[in-house]
Amino acid sequence: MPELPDVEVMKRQVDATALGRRVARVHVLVPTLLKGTTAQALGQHLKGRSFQHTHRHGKFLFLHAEDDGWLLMHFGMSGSLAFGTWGNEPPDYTCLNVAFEDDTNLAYVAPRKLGRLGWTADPKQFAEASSLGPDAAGISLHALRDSATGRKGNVKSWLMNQAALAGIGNIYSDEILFQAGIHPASAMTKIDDRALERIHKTMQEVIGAAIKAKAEPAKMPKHFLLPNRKEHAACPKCNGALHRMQQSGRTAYYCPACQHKL
DNA sequence: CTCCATGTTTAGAA
DNA sequence: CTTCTAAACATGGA
Repeated sequence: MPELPDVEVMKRQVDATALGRRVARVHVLVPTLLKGTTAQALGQHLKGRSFQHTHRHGKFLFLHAEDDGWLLMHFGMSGSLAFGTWGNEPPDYTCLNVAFEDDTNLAYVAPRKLGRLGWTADPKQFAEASSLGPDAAGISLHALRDSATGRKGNVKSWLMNQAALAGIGNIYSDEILFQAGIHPASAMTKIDDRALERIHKTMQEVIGAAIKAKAEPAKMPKHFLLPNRKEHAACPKCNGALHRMQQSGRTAYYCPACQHKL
């Protein structure tokens, strides 16, 4: 789930639910997810404060505690957020539960505990220290060109490299390249300006449509690869057979008829 | 039981 | 220094 569109949907979920409520208790159920902080420190920062606003950079979500710093979350492979009223029984696989004074809760849920929770004084500073590239949503063509310049290797690994471009992972790099008609194994040295413009345009379209669909595959546009991303499925554009290949340690899906190697 | 999975980090090789 | 690969991390689901 959690690539840029998924995290953006969760950000909006937080904006619509958890903001402005005073924190009563903080319960860390899986301390191994804490990086650079402790359950005690987190509790001290949050208790008695409320979240004022949120910020997203790539796959990271930041929640600003009033007159203090930011709670940061990374969702790994399986993380998500839940908001609700559940007393002392948070949802299954809850790793962090923030209970508000009005008995509502915000829970960070992750069945496969590969995510990360932390604290930072400033998201910008954190992004820099973590070598995060520019956020993929709304990036200018100029900035995207800067990101691509001098890159070696194939186009898919460039898109997934968080230091080059923050927010795109395996699923959405496949989707962007599918919509752009570019084969995932194309060498970066072959990506000319026309191809880059096409990637830029489709990247914004894909991100926008995915967010609009609440990042739910079933609600994605008909011509999206994402819901058909499995072996022996038919290409949603030409109805031919989709192929899969191992690339950069991940499984890439693509249509050999619609996507051309540059 | 085996294999696979949306992510990142790390070690070692090229 | 850059890039690539495999493995590790944790654990559910097919």
